[in-house]
Amino acid sequence: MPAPLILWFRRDLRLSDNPALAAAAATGDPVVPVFILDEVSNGVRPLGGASRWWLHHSLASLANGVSYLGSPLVLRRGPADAVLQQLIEETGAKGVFWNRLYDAASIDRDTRIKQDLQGSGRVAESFNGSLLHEPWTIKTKTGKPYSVFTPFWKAILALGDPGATEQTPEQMKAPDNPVDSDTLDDWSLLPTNPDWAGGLRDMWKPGEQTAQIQLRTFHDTALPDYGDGRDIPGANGTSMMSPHLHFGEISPRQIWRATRFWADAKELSAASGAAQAYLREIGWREFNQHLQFHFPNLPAQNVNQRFDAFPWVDDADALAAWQRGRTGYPIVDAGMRELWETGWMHNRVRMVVASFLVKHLRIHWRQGEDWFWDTLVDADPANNAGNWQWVAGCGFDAAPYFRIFNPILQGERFDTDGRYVRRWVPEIADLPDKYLHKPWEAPAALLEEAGIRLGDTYPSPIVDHKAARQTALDAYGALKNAAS
DNA sequence: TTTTGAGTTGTTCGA
DNA sequence: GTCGAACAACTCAAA
Repeated sequence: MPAPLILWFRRDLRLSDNPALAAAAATGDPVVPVFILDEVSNGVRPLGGASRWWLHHSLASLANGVSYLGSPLVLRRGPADAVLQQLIEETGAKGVFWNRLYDAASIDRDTRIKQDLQGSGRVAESFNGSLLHEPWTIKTKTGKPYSVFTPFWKAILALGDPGATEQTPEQMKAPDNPVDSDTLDDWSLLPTNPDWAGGLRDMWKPGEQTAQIQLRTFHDTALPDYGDGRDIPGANGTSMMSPHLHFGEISPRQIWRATRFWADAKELSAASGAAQAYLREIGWREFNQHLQFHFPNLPAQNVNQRFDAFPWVDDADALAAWQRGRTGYPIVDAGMRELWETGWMHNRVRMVVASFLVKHLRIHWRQGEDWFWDTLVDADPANNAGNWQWVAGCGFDAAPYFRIFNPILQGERFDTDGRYVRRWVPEIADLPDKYLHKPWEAPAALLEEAGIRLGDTYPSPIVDHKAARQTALDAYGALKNAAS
């Protein structure tokens, strides 16, 4: 029997359109599919709690699919290079196939692994399984990476279809001898004592099949009205693809193809517009992934280094109030509680809560990024850091410093009927719409009627919007003047 | 090289 | 209630 190949799954937990899987299966050689829980290699950031929950279920789903193809999934834990070496010794494998990652720590590690493999006469092949295009192929006319989104996206659109998706192989040969595997339970990825994952279980079903179903559901329900609907947090107007994309349960090429196909079938210009608007959001993911490749320090360092001098406020109480959804601003609190409960937050509200942290509270964006990293099921190093830097004003193509979201107006504009706030902040649900987003302005009689005692049953605002806005403008303004 | 047009998501003020 | 201007220049990307 020929020597097997190792198929190394990372953040590509799917069978369809998986280039490394397709290539490994196509060799006709036996394949050892493996997932390595690597929390110890240099620079690897430990997974957040919500991500660990998702990973457990996504791996369970992947294991089913891989077994069905014919070769069971092997689970191992430890530094990836040593684990792979060990597996090669056990199985006599002639090489390793994988799909690429683009964060600095993964690139360092994978480059070293590839060199070691090739140095010892083995095969090491990597593929693009998570981007429309490889980051090094999208360049300006002068050969530099794009740092502004719109021209970046135009350049991608000019390339047309990002390419065919891979066929799912019908089978994968197993090695002669079974390979030892950890069990998922060995890894204790799920929370116990306490089990806080009830809200996640209610909302999500990780795995490739669900990702495909969810995409179709989105096409059939929310996409036609995406232009407006995606901004209403109380409605199901967004695609909910983010965690599936992060773990590679679906590829952006599949989303591109299916969305284009959907729009063509409709033969309506409105459908085409909606499809373009949605793919543009996929474009922002692509943009952040490319930026992370070109600027490895994105997660740690201000892109605009003038911000290194910004007088961030160190306030543990304010940070905790923000984290727990007790700021006294209903739209902010609703978002933070949705995040805590479900591991996800509506995009519109992410902007509001992020702006509130870095501008109203002037707390460093990295403290917000840390919290999101731990609580989001879609936590992604590139998207998370890129978007936080964008809100803070120090990132690529960033929001101007004077753009400060008004949490009252945002609530009134995008949660007009109060459905979102009433769901997540039930203690003020009986307030009429008029005061729902600013309970402190409600007449005393109304508050009493609604069973609300501000500062007791629901917090008073921890900062005054107008004053906090002015302080932020002054601080950002000073930064500009000091540096120029 | 110089010039030119353009740039995710907002808020406030005053007419 | 609605509308336009100001916010602040600055940098990018392409011609």
